[in-house]
Amino acid sequence: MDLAVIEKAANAIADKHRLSIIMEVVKKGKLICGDVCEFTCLSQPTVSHHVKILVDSGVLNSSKNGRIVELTLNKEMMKQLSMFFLQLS
Amino acid sequence: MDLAVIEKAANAIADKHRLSIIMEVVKKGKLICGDVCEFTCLSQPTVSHHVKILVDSGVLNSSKNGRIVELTLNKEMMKQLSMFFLQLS
DNA sequence: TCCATAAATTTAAAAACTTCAATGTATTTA
DNA sequence: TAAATACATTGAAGTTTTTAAATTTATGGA
Repeated sequence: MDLAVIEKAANAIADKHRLSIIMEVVKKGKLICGDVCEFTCLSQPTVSHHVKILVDSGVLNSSKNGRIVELTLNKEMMKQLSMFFLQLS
Repeated sequence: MDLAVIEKAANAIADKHRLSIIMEVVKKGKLICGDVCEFTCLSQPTVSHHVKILVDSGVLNSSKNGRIVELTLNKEMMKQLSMFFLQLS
């Protein structure tokens, strides 16, 4: 397991707003960026910034449909994280 | 599962030096702060700072033997993290 | 008691992060 | 084609984090 991957994912998760975005994606299955602006009460550029960190780290997947970006959870990354911490426990 | 606990643990893990401290604790079973100064090449105050974050977050346990602080992994926290990510995967 | 050792705290500087207004880009629709 | 929509990027301000020198605290040994 690559520690740089763990570090980057942990960093993405280690923020109140980003963690709430993750949990909302889990709850709804998928989100668009506009949804995130609404339920976080953050500005659109700020949301764009946080979403970028989540996607770059591999925690969230994004796919563009026209001008809409759809966010989903990267379950493969969740599996990797789960296994990493399982090995340490 | 309390998200604030996850956020704090993720924050503790989301640093190159702190992650390497964790992995060294895993490897050796236990460490004292002085060991950490050596293998990280960080100053004693900096190590003290990082260790504090790791212990406060619940990622590491610490116990004081005289003037020596012994650090061990909090396996219960590792289990909690593993379960959290397992539920998301 | 006095000195050495282990770690914590204080303080300050530099780097990184968070945030949003303004602006830019791409795409859809009227 | 022009306007509207969804998101990205830039730039700047404020905040937090990282780091280490200097100092302090606590403990062990001579």
